[in-house]
Amino acid sequence: MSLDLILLGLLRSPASGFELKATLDQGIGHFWAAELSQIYPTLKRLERKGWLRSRHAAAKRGAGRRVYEITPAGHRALHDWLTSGPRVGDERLAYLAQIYLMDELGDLRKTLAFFSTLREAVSQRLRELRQVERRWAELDPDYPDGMPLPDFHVQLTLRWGMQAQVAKLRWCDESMRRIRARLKKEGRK
Amino acid sequence: MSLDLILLGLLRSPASGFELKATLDQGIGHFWAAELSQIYPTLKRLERKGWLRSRHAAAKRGAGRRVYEITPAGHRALHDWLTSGPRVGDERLAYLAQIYLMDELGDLRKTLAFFSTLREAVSQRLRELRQVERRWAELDPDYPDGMPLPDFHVQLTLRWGMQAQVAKLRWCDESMRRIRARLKKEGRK
DNA sequence: CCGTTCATGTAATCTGTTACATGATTTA
DNA sequence: TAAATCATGTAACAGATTACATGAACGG
Repeated sequence: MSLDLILLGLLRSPASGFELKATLDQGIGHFWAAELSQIYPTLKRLERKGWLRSRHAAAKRGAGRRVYEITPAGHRALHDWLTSGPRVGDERLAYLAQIYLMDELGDLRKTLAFFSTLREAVSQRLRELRQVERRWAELDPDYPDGMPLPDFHVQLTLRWGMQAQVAKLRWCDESMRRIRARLKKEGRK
Repeated sequence: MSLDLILLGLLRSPASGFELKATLDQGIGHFWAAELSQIYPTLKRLERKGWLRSRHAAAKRGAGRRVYEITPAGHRALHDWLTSGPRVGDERLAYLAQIYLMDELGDLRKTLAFFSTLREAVSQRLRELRQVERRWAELDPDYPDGMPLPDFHVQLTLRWGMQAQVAKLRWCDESMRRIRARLKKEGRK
């Protein structure tokens, strides 16, 4: 369901499935990814539903493209979704499940190694997000509070991206410190 | 795939599908939920695969239960998963997608209302987690650093739960402050 | 006897991934 | 002429939700 609405939302101006995939990958893809093989059938379904309408167009290269645009009914559906309140409570985080079950290994050094890898991945992601912000700040002298409205909403999610990584880093560090303390105590016994 | 391994991990002692669902809901369900209608077929598949074995047992009430226990092959699979490093990068957060696209509404007061609802949900969740921690601390005088190993791993994920909610609250507050500032500026124009 | 709890499942549907198939155009 | 880019799709499978169906036993 969400992908339907996301595609609708990305169609501020007409675009093809291929272009939508690129747009998705750039920003929104960090919290809702989708493959082309899912996007194409979804667009067709949305057209049958009357939320989109399509026409053929010439491609920059290669064969023709199918360009979609949103219909009034599509606008209404998108509007309803956006005003229906936040969809919370269905986060799936496999790595937390792994930690939850990790006493199975009975070896805190393995837990420590796990956190160390996790920390590196989080840290990498934070660097990427900071670079996005830097590029943005260079292009717009009014960054962050004089930005135009559309960018402002996107920037709110970028801020969350960064703050979430910082919080994860802190948690990793705290956890690793506590694991090391336990290992030391075990060693003394 | 993850649910397979999670069920395996929860089977530290033999249990039925119904019991596994209850265990899941208690702790791990916050980051990986599953319905009974998914659990039952999954258990059957895992038995065919040789990772589990089952036997009939009497139920406390009602008809008989099917009780599962993990096999050596199952243990190896679980072990491999836990030592294969963190599975990161596939978080799906619909509410972030909603915010990302919310300039569609062209009305910051609606964005503000959205954040306000989100903040309330996050705050509620934080209260729940703090209560879990309080109960835990009351039961175990050695909480949090003298806890037995199995509980320690679970507690690491509880800590993340709380810290994540705190970070979200901060982000909500920062966002709401910035939205209000923009609204004031708009009003002056 | 009625509601709740314990207990197991199937069927239909939806959502998402991986692998495969195709082909034109541009650039090196 | 080979690789990269633009472009669209299908098929098979895996993962997950919702709805439906069944039934015993216990507490009030």
